[in-house]
Amino acid sequence: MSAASWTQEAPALARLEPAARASLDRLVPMEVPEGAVLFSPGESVKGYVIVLSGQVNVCLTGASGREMLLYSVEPGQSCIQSTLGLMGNEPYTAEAVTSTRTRLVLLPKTQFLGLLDRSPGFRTLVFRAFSDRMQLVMQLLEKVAFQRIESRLAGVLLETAGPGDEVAATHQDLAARLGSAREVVSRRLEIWLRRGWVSTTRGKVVLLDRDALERLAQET
Amino acid sequence: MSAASWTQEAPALARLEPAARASLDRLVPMEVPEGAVLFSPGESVKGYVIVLSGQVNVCLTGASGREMLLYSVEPGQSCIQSTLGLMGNEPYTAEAVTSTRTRLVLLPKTQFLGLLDRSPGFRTLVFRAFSDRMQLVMQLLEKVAFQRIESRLAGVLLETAGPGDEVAATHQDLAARLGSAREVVSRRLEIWLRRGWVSTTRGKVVLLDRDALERLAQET
DNA sequence: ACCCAAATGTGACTGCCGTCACAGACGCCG
DNA sequence: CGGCGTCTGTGACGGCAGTCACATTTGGGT
Repeated sequence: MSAASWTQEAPALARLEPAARASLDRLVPMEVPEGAVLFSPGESVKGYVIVLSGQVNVCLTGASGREMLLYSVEPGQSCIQSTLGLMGNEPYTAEAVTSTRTRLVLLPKTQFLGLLDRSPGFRTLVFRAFSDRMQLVMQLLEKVAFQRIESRLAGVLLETAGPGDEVAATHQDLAARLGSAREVVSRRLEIWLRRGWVSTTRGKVVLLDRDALERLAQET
Repeated sequence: MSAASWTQEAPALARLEPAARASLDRLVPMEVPEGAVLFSPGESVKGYVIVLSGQVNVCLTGASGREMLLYSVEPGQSCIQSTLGLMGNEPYTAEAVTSTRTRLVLLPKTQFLGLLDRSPGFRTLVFRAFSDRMQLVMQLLEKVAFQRIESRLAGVLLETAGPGDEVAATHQDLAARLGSAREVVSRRLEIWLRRGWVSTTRGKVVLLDRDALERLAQET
């Protein structure tokens, strides 16, 4: 709400040097609706994205239109994808779409680079974000390369489960997350349903036996 | 050879600020034999690795011992993997092995962080290396998720081909690069052999029809 | 209460890929 | 020139996963 100092909203940013925070606070957060495309493959870079509230999904699109989630940017995090264009020179491979109404800050290239130069705190922030994403992406790669869909689905359910062990997602959503097809997810869930590991209703999956799913997810 | 100033050997480093170069030059490059394991999954971090000559392969190992190459670190490049541990705190997922006798510099954590703080040039360097790797890994992920082994094999052959369009690698090597099995590679090559796209001898593949392979590699 | 779009259930099928199991073939090294 | 380890050719097979084509259900909207 208060446009005065949005950096206070993000815990990670609140600990920055005053000068850096002041610099950031001069920017005005923007609201984007659900489903907004922040960038798509091959596009040029607008700036460094910091998410204040909402969620941004970064995903790859493959042949036949199948999609796969690379990672989500949660409030307080930044979208590393944008950095690639700012540092290296190559365009994006991925696409970023807001999954809900989202409030975010777009940090222009020059200011971004300036802060990197002058603010050790900002530097650490960006670096850490970068490392974490890299780590995540590599773990994902490992799973995609060596795990069965079954295991990965179990993992996704466990990760996504909110309070009450509920996952609010359609089979299609889950499939998109895995880079797989809807039917595959449906069938798997059906099997687990019969085993009493989950229960399903339209647009929702409830985890009944976390242990069983965890065992599956661990599976080599 | 001259231990005096190894930073001159690496073009990227030669352009650093004198102070940063001096700091780096105090380190002594080390020689490691072929097959040396620089780090393995779960290990703690020794430092930031800069390769002067030779080659380091960073790869994932999956169930049943199948391996997949993440990327190779060539002379003048640095191993980002090490940064993950320096910035974030999580241990490695991957394993790094020298594929030939390799000369490299191991930059201790404190010095690494110090340089990051004080040398804009070094910062840029690290950042760029980071971005590039990230980009590469994501492209790899896309391929692994959406491309057929066939296409990826074609791609690997084209990338790896040296002068004379020759690839010096056994089928096993190629399979390890793809995270696949030897027989799969053998069969694919055999088909291409019959089509006159490649010719093969023990430990070597010669590309006869780059266009055909490129078409395959492009294939969604 | 009704309607319709979206979500889900299911059968049938295809094909790639990984695995096991050998049989040759090659080439280096004594 | 012999032998042995490494590399390569091949057959057989199993199974997961992706695709197509529908039928069916569901729940929100009016």
